[in-house]
Amino acid sequence: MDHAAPQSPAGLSTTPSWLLNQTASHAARLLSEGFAAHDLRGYHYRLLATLTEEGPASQADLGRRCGIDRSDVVATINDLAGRGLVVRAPDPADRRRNVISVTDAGADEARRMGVTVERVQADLLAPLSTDEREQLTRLLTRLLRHHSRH
Amino acid sequence: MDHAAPQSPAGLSTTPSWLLNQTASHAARLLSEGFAAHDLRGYHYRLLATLTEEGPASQADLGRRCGIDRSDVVATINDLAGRGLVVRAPDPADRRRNVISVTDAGADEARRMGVTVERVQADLLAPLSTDEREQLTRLLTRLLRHHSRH
DNA sequence: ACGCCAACGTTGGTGCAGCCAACGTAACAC
DNA sequence: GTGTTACGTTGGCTGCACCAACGTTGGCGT
Repeated sequence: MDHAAPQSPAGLSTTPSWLLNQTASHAARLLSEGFAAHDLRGYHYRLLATLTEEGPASQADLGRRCGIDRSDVVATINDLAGRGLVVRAPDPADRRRNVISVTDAGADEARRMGVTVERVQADLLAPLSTDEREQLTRLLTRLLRHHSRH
Repeated sequence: MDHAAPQSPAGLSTTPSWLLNQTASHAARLLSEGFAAHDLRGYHYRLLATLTEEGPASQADLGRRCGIDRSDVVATINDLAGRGLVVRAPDPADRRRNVISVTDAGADEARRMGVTVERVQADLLAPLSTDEREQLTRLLTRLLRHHSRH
């Protein structure tokens, strides 16, 4: 018995930033639900995925690569380390740094979360053809790259 | 493929939900900065814009149309009313409802914020041609419409 | 060798957005 | 009349993004 909720007023619904915000919000919700099954959140996945892809790194490096603030990296790594998914070790070559490495359990979890993410992507992009998905990816990538050089 | 870009790991940077999240985040930041000049936030704009576009409405209706929770509508309308941008009046036809209307000052502010939003859109979409902007809008709209019927 | 500055990890705090539970009141269905 | 739904409101919680400050450490210029 849902009201035929006429979502989003005409003026807003044609605004790209509105569309971006809404779709991203939707994607984030789907991802969040998927991550909940792993009892983890977005930050955890970003760090874990980056570590498994690119190998051990310092916290500052991780933050830079994932777009996560250094202070938030600390808390998230604390959490991941507490679950035994990563290991924090001092860098012998630079005593300011910690070297973060994934454990075997962490690699497993990353793989499992990767599956979840794949499923969410498929769900999210269901109404789009392969060509259209590439179009979307290309357009968003160009926007990001343009704005990433502050 | 593995063109190791300094930003965002390869596996993530090809993930549509990641791209959506990052671009939306960027757009939100730009909008937030723009709104700051008006000493207002996103919720204020959504409600104000919806009201000026579609006329007076109840709070619950506004919330449904803007995708804002009822409780958040309360606080935002409180704020807007406190600034004299909207008026909250009891609905004589249904005493559960409040009818929210924009004042002249509110309409002015909405117009000014609209200009700000336009500027942000232009900034955001700068690297895209007119055709590409339409493509993006079309793709996002289809995604949203597909997922809006829950 | 020294001093200065930059980078690192860490603590603590801010703000916005989204969401949910609960309450009292009012409208509506039966 | 009774029960159910909708409304406005209060209060709270989570996630994401961001900032300021501090002590420690490394690197650099002189």
